[in-house]
Amino acid sequence: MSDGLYWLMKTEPDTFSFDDLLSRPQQTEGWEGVRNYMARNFMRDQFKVGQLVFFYHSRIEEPAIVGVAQIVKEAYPDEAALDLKSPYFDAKSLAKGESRWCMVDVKAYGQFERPITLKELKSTAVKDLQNMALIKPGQRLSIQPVTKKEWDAVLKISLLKRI
DNA sequence: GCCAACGTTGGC
DNA sequence: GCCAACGTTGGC
Repeated sequence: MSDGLYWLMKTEPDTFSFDDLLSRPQQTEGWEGVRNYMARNFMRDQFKVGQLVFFYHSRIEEPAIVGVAQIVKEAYPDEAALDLKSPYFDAKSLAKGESRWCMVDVKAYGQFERPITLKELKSTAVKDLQNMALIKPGQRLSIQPVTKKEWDAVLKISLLKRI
């Protein structure tokens, strides 16, 4: 399906927003808390340094792609799973003595001149975006592959300003 | 805040 | 290893 070059990652901006990423040292942050096997497997098996990722805000009034991040560190164990105080604590990982989840580091790469809303992506769906996972009902996967065609189509909607 | 979709859990 | 119950996601 995917050419494995581009991705989309969802986040709730209340938890971690693109602005949060911009405020981090080196504008880089570890993407912890992924607790879904399919999403984990994408990260573990297919994420490579240098790949670009759409940064998508969900669970807000206007869900939207707001920017682009770049993978700067490939998958490593997400130790938050072993931390009782973490919201991402996972009893099964603790029982096993090692985290069954992994994370990657991402760095801010670019911000769109304006957010590209889900509504807009759906309305442009007549063309290259009609098969994009994001716009399909019931699609909840927090990490999704994006094809080059889809990537290029999204980049035409709003100007990506390099950071 | 509702609720449909769908992933995970656990009894059998 | 089936599948009902349960929990979470995320658009609306």
